[in-house]
Amino acid sequence: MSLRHAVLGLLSSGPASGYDLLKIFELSLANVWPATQSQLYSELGRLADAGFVAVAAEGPRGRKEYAITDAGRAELRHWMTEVEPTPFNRSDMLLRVFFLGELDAEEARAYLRGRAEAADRRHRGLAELREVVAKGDDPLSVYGLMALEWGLRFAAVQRDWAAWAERELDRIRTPEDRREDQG
Amino acid sequence: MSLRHAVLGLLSSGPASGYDLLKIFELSLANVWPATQSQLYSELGRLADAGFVAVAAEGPRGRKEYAITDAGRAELRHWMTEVEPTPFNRSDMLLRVFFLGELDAEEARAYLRGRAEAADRRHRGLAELREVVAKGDDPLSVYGLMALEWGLRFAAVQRDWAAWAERELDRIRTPEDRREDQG
DNA sequence: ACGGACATGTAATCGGTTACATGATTAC
DNA sequence: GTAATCATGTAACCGATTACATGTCCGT
Repeated sequence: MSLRHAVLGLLSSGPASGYDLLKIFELSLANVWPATQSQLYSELGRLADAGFVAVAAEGPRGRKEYAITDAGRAELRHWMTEVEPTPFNRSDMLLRVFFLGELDAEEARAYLRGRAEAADRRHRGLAELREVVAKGDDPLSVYGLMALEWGLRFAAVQRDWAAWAERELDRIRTPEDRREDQG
Repeated sequence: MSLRHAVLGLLSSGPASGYDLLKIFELSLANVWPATQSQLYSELGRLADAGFVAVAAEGPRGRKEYAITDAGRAELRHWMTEVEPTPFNRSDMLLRVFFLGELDAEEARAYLRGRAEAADRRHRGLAELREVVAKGDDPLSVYGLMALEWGLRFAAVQRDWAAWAERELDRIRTPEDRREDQG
């Protein structure tokens, strides 16, 4: 139930409409907590019902500008300081690794190589993104850079692990070993 | 929709009942793709409807032993070799980082320190687990060790990143910087 | 005889995704 | 005038979680 807190977090630095929030999600939280338009509007409705946000102003085209309330701020703080982050996530990338034995040696190798390449692409993409973002000095950019650094380190580890695993595959699945297994 | 493939993957090395699968999920896939009992049984029903698995034998207490079919094997291979793994996951740990500016310097520091400690605990837990698992030579253990290695590297990166971020916090939020910000 | 493990199933709820649906304002 | 952007909302569906519900076999 963190979309709620993502919205509260964004509203904590100033009022915004659902439409505004959607843009912010797309450009700064996309890699960390993606949200769709329909999700945002319904969440804003629920947050208003719960008293965590309130409509502060109305504009043209039915625009509703939401502002965080004291209760909302309290909820945000509570979530940030008292609630333990979820320790890990499902990974269909790793799930496939468990079943690598079902593939031919070459297919398995191709899978791991693909992971290394994807991680490398991601690493380069984030490095590029950092150059673009580095100029901003608003809080979201400053802390966004911390998150970005995490992404860079994570991508590097993924890349290096996949390369290691590919070598490991050779160790496990050489014809010699296979013969021993059967013998 | 990967629970389906997790089940197919487990059944690819031999028939099993829902109950059996549940045990395997708990002890070997728990960190990668957790599944609940109710989810497993309904997924087995759907897989049977789709022709990817079939009841191979019935035992005491209504036990139904499922076996993977050729269509199931084909689906598993397709998923492993053709379907691109999802590139990244939501992280409420990183989401909080974006809003660190809403906390006092000390609370923010405590958050990052907590992350470093949690990662360190996890690293030690996995290292211990590796000692236990290292003995098995069944495919699930062999490839499970690859996944475990990933977990170890991931935990190490998380720990080091959190320590880095804590120092970074000092850089950003020293009283000197604050004064400059306002000036 | 009885408790623990074995064994399967259903229902309610929740958060997220996709698609549908509508309309107002602004810049050219 | 008209296209792009601004702006909100609803409905159907899907996968995951939690709780409820039931019954059997085996070892002691």
